[in-house]
Amino acid sequence: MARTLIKYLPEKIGQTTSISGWVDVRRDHGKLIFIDVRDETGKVQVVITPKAEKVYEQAEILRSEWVIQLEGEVKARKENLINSNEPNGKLELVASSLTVLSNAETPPFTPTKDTLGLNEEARLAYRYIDLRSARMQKNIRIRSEWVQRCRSFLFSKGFIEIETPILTQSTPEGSRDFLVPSRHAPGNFYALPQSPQQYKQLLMASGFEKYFQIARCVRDEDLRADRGYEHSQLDLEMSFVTRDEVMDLIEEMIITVTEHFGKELKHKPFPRITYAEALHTYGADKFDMRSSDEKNRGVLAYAWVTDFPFFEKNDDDKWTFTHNPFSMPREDHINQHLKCERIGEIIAQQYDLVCNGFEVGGGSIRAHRPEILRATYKIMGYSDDEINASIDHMLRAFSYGVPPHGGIGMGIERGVMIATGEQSLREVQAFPMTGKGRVAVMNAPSPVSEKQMRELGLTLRKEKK
RNA sequence: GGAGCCGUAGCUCAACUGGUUAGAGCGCCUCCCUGUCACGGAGGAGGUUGCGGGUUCAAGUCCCGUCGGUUCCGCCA
Repeated sequence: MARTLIKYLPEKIGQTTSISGWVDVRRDHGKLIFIDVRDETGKVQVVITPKAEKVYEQAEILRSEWVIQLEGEVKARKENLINSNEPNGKLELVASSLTVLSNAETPPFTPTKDTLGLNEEARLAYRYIDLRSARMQKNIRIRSEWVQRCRSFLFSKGFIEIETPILTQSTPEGSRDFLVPSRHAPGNFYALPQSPQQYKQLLMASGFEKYFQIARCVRDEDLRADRGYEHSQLDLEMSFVTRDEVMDLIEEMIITVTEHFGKELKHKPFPRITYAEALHTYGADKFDMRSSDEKNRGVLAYAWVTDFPFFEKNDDDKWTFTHNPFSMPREDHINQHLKCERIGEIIAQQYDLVCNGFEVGGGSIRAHRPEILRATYKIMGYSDDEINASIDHMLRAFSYGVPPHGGIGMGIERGVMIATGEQSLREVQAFPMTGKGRVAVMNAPSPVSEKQMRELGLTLRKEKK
């Protein structure tokens, strides 16, 4: 018999059908047993009486979280038996047949209740149970639809989706790399991408004028509630654009997507303020503009921050970039940039998108003229040889004809976390890590065999006695 | 790298200034129950208080170390 999704049972009243799902709750009244069955679309009450002798015997041993299949008639409930708190409260399935597809140990916690207050070690270790809970189901589904709507929007604007490599080159600047040893070149390493930055710029040189991808980005820096080793980034780049054109497009996308989800936006259009104004007004380059009432209502307050200083001094008193070495200086600062003069005053064509106190995106117009990019590295103290070793491939690519271009990367988890009102990234990730980078549902990181180490040209560290 | 908080039953928590046999609710097990929907009733099982050491007549409680979780600073183009 064909399976009916529980959500669609109201259409089947008076008919015999089949449902499959988990035992959510069992209420055993002796001669009368109620089973609430849950599938990914909803819940329904199943009634089992001794009239269906075999089913009744089977139902007596059912426990929470067993996976079962049932056949029976979908009946409208009598007026006095209606449960108005449940979407399917006006009907029930009177079982005529029951198949146990999988029995279940007593779960360490019940996904029938919200799991938010529970011990995170248990939630992460038994993530597959945690994810059964209504809130986690909702968050993961919102994330999926969020991404899908961004995709649809970008396709409608003529973008093409292109995947870039996961095994790529380590870059000395920026954050710490995750490294992957090479078997064919022992002692050499790939790096996992911190972002698709360089590849997407090469795509601009390749004639793909509007690119995007949902890119996995990896950084080996300490974790926080709003930051993990891995995150997904909605990454895009466009040729022949100005800063405002990129910002306008992203703003339209955010408004389209968030309003679909019924979210209230504090400002439309988004305020655009300079870095200097942000520091003066809020004391920070990311800030929360909402009143306490708006916070309670879950309002989203987006704003753009622009005109960041290109460089700042690091601990060694050397100049380093504040956001992105591939950015273009403001037009009126290009001359001093090329001459490496008044470096602290140079403003980058950089824009950050902030929302409710979080940075949710950042991008820039890029330096597509090789001499500007070269000057950036010169300012940071690179010798000609060091520049070539680091970014020769970019300079070379830009020497064969590249359009002016710019783009942005937007953190997907962070955006969904804010939109769902969650306090932690982990609430919108299916399989998050612990704060020290352990994979809770699997044993990672873990040792590898001596054979694997040998193949990679790596030496096992000797155990200390 | 640094700081705070936390770790007691499967889960959530309690145990006053160190003092009987470490308790409760939920869950779990057994029995009873034909209209519940967090069903109800009766009974029961379940603990090396994260781990190691120390102080003390006596440690869940105090001290030291360690492991784990979490939050923040550093860090995160």
